[in-house]
Amino acid sequence: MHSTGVPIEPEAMRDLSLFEGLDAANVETIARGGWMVKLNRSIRVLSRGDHLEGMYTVFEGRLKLYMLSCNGDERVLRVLRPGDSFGEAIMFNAIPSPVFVESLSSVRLGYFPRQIITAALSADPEFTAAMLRGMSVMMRELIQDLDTCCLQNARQRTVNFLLREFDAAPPPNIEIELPAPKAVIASTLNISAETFSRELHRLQDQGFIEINRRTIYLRDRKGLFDALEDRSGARNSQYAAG
Amino acid sequence: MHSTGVPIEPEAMRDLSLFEGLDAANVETIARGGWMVKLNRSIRVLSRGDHLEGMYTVFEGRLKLYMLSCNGDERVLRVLRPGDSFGEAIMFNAIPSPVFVESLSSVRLGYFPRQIITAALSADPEFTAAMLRGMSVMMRELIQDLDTCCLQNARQRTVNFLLREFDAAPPPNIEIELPAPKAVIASTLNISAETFSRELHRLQDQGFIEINRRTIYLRDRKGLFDALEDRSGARNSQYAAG
DNA sequence: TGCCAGAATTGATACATATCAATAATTGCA
DNA sequence: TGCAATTATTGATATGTATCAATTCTGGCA
Repeated sequence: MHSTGVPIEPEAMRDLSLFEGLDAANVETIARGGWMVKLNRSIRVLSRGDHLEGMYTVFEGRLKLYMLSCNGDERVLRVLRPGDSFGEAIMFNAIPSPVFVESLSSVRLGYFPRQIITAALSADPEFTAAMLRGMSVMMRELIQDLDTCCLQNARQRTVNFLLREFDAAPPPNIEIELPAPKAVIASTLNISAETFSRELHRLQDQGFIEINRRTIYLRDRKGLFDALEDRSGARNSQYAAG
Repeated sequence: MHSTGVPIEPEAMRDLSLFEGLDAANVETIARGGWMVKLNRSIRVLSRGDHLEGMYTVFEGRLKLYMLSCNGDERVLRVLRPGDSFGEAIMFNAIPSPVFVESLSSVRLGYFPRQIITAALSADPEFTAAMLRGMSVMMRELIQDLDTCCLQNARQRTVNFLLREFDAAPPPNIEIELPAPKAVIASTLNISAETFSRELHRLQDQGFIEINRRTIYLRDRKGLFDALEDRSGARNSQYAAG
């Protein structure tokens, strides 16, 4: 796949949660077994149907992980940032990739062949635990996505997205910078760019937020939160649990 | 949680892919560390917000794994059958459950405390591999669900579901028995029971399948397959990859 | 400084599918 | 055997959101 590439400095791996808690010797073994890949913007790293004999971690830059329908319609599942990894599921299960991955900026990735990973797993229960934890997090996020996608209307998705971003912002948590163009964000939320724009401006008209290009200010946290209560998205209630 | 319960016979674990390939001694250790739980129909095993100090495998019966919106609307993610397991992600990641699980029939479940699992993971790389493979499969299925949910219309979802079920059926792969009431299946596909019924009957009218209560016969595989080509579900095309 | 391409907004319209409602079929149980 | 409760079907209608189309805004660059 990437037959060439510069070696990885073990120090660079410190920040990755996957390798946290491992002793230095193990980290070094893994680092020596993998290599660094540098790519420009708009390069496709992984396509649907690809097989992968290893996994990637993101050291620097952003990528989008997305699906395409047979009509060519795109749905961005996730914007990958430094510390994230991808390809584990394909590697462990030896199945063709169900998703595409493409760089949104220039990126530096670590690539680790399967043998290196499986060797490290047998050598270090800590690593196994970290790997399982990492995959658990991804599963939880996927379920969250499914929840967003199936049980919430456009307004709730928008509000939820904003609340999460504000929570993740540096204190005092009242200003965020959108991590990508609005159309990419909209795709992540599985709504059209137009609908996203309309919802955003409706929230602004109600005085909950203020929009300035790609920056958004929180003006009324409670108001924004209460906007989730919009009851207009009821579905599938015929099979209420019981 | 389940303070009482009968022990598990190691032989019962043979059929579970999770324990396949393990040597007898390991299987026995795991079996002795867990116990069998028997439940009647309509019992909730797991609720959103629950913490779990172990994981479950299904020996017998069916359960539904589902989410609830704030309005009480239900979305079934998956019908769990013998050989499936659940709770790993919650256990490994020590997070509250994002989903509910409830029995659809009387069931027999195996419950394995976290310590037993982690001990087995350090003891046996085979087991680690099986566990990671299992979680990879789940991730792939979740992505598949997201794909179905976001990029396909009601007709395509119905056809995809049928094709998958026919593929999984015993040869000659022309007869399936729906694993749950139609409304539960519909929820899994994220369409209303009414729409599911309509699509099914439309496929019957076109001569591709034949419906007899909960049994469905395949009459024209090619016709059914071609029904996927329905171009009427285009969305979000403004951000085509490139 | 001004032009141009990409990004964002805004309004009008279309459409897939949910919802409501009524009925029919089936199953289980007394 | 028949009644009650589920489960499934079918038609009429409502609605959320996509799509189309036309501007407007913005930042980069010559």
